[in-house]
Amino acid sequence: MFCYYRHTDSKEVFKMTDRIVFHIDANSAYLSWEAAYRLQHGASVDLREVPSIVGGDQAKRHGIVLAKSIPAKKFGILTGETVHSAFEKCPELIMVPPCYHRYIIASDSMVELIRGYSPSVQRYSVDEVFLEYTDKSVPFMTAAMEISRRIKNELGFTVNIGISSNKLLAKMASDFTKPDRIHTLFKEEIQDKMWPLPVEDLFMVGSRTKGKLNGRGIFTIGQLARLDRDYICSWLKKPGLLIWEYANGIENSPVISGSVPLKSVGNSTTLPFNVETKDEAYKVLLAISEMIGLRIRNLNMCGNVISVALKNHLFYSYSHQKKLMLPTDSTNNIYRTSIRLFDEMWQGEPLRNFSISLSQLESNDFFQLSLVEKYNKKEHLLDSALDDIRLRYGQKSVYRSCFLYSGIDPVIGGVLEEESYPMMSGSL
DNA sequence: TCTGGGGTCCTAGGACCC
DNA sequence: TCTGGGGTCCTAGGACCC
Repeated sequence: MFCYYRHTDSKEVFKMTDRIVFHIDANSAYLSWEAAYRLQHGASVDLREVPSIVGGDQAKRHGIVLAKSIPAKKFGILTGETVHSAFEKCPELIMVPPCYHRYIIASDSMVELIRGYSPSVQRYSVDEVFLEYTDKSVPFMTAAMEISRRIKNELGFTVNIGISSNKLLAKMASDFTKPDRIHTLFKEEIQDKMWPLPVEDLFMVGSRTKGKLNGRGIFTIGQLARLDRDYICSWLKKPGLLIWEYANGIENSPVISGSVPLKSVGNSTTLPFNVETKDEAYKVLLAISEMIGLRIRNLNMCGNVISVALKNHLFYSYSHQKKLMLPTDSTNNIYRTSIRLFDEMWQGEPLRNFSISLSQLESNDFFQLSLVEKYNKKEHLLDSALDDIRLRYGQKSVYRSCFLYSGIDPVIGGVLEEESYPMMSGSL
């Protein structure tokens, strides 16, 4: 037993030989938040009670399902499938477009409430939070029930809470039956609660790894757990060792309450049509460069490596990257490098997706003082002036004339607010 | 009426240096 | 003529997560 209650006289005491970690996961977050918001603003239907999805984009029935209600799930609708296919399964489906700004607000409120229960709280993603439970005066289950109840009453949506002695097991536990449930998954429960699950339910086993494992007769987490350690290491290398340890409940990363440094900034777009000319492709790359430039300057950072990735009309993807001589935060520099990389790899086939990313980031404090002043003062002044206008009056308040009548947005991509919270990584 | 957009981390091969 | 080995950087691609 790693954790138990003992009744002595009238007092309930619990003794721990291990950590207590909570994983708190908002149930179908985007959809719940959308539903809660709409109810608070006078809507008569609760989206959670009818077949509904969050997804698509401006073009009506284009894009994918980002979140689904439980009634929608009953029609066999899956997260990530095309909106088109979802409507085939359920023609009366209600679809609402995503509103990320709203979700950040909901997410912030959830994190704020949870912070009241521990000094050590990690926002793992927009809808997931880890909490290291250290309060010896209140049993963890009492605290979990209170958090769950308060989020429901005060914020208007439900969560699943997983409880264990490490982050991995807590996360696996929160994924058991939903919604509005609290589950434990302590070490001694692994065999009963986790090992019978299909191997793809394990964190970090995606479709490719599932295929490889199934190909060798491994279908459950338990089967993976019982493999020989050296065998899985030599077969699937480091990721293999990782999932083998996860299958055995081995994981000991800390709950990180601070922010972790951003490693890269990127934007991408999938167009609803094929891009067939270099001229059009350049415009898309410029529009993306504008957004990355704006974001990186807004962060007071600059980056050393620019990479461009393309997907052709068959959705086959490939990429090229370039390490720069000097770090940059200039829109023009990002754009010029991007089109050079584009020219290197484009064979003339129709394209559907464009993505640019800036990585090997560093603070631009030193850079700004020492280099940019001499190097590209004019460009820098222009960028700053445009940033001010766009941040104040909106992204499309000012744009380059080449976009007029082009059918291409002058600035592509999102994520301007709230760059500050850490992104999750595969190793938890 | 086909396919989002934001990230992180790992690997393998080649170049280059000592 | 024989043909070392380690370390680091750069690049392309792949896998995974929400």
